[in-house]
Amino acid sequence: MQPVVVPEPGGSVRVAGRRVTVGELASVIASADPASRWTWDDTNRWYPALLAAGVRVERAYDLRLAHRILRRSALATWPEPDDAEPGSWDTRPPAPLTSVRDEPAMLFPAPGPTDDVPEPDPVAELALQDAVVAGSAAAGRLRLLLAAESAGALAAVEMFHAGLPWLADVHDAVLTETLGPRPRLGERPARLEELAHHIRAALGAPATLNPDSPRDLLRAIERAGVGARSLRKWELERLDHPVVEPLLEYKSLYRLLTANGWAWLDAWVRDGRFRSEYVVGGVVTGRWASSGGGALQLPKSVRRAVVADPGWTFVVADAAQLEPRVLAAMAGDEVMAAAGRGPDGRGADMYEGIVASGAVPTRELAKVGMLGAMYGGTTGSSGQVLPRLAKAFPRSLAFVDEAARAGERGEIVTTHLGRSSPLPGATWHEAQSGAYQDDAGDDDVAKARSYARSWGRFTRNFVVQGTAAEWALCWLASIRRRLWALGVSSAPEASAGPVPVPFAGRPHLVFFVHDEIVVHTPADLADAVAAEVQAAAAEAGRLLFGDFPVQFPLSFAVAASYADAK
DNA sequence: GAAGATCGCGCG
DNA sequence: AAAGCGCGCGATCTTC
Repeated sequence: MQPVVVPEPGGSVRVAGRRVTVGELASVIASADPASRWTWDDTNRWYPALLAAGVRVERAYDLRLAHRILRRSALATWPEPDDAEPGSWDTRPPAPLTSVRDEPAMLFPAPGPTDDVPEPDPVAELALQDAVVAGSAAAGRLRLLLAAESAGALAAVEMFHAGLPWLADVHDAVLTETLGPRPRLGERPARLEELAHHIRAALGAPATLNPDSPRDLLRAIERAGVGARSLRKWELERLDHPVVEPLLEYKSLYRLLTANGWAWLDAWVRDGRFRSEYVVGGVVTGRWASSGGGALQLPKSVRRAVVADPGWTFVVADAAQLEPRVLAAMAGDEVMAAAGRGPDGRGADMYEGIVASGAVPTRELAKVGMLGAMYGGTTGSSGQVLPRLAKAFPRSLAFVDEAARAGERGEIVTTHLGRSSPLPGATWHEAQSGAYQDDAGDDDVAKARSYARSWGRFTRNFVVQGTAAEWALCWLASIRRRLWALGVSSAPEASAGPVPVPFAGRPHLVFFVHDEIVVHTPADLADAVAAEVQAAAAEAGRLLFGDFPVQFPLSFAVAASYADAK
């Protein structure tokens, strides 16, 4: 059953043959067949209110997200030409989730469209999308991708709803230990003030030198003859000058203060939870982005503050060497896949496996070599081992090279399940045609070449990063379903804590970063959770690559604090 | 003074 | 302009 949620003027909703208020939608869904696939324009628009009412949706179909994929996929033919005027399915952004900065979440926000934009018809859009998918030679892959993307949208809203458990006092202790006590507004923390003195002394600079001003600092560094012409860490590190050590420490602490200091804590943590909005498909490759609080860049130093509720714990899992494994599978490279299985066939460290195959002498070289192959590296040790990798694993290396050449020609590339890359923009094409003008000089040719290579590195990486994101989506979707099936913990304290319905007493996802997940679970269910997460990885591998003998081993940790997970 | 560009660094 | 991908964010600096 695939009911469509159709918004109507005046704020009511037509769904499953009934006309109801938005407030009644939760009870309609709660009493419907749990296998229903609820189809709507935007998961962010409808799902928060359902969760607030305690109603979880098992399956959904997000027309906006699906549209964005289908419209560009090389595996599908969209009826309108590529250069047709973008409609509201292309341009309307997802509804913002209520952030902690804003007013408290309303139980049933009126999810009306902006007044001047007409409401697009979800029934017609669904029919169109179904026809486009059915007409594709790769309909199965596309259906999987659209289902996974939609399941991801559900998981993203659920993670926002549950929040990441966060102890503000632990965070504050971390800050106080490294920076000194919280200073008054506009003042520098004690430790930074101390380092600022050292920096000025080492440069022979006056007390007016402000190390927070890159321009002034660079000028002072030039005057002191340090020998750096930028303030980048990698450049400072190689210099021998007394300013280097205090400056590097200053920059590191300053970063902690500005990115994840007390102001961050005030803005983003409320009632023991960090809530960040995930932006599903927010990255061109299909990876998720985030908005608010920098959730995908949580520095290791503050992860101590991520602490499970009493009686609960975290199961943390990440996919080991996900991208090279995905590459091996997409390329049909049995030799590289075997390197990832190890001698006992049970998921070795893939880089060790590459060493064992005799291709390169050390794990470090295997790693930088594979990264170079997937990113388009040409220099240094990465560039040096590439020929040996190409000889040992010709299929995988040829696969990424072909993706790079397509990009250099200005063509589209496509992931395993059918997400296609964008075309290069006007500047790129101008640079290319510039090289063929009659008056083109060496620099025009060099510029065109440089642009072409750069786009080639993008498309080379796109196929790998994008397919890895598809594996991760399938993994996440499977975990989400399996966790729900585990049911409610019988431990009394599990249901008493701050975890909101519908997840009270139940293991649930609280964090996701590209190839890593964190499940917050009643402690008695941790082993069962780990087993399901493991099974989900195997399921994701089968969904994408069928019987191809590639393995996706996970590294696991069960810990009450995220900081103890690695 | 708002808006946009640039730098630099955190994460994968 | 760090060899080599993808992001978000804050601070400073620049422009209108």
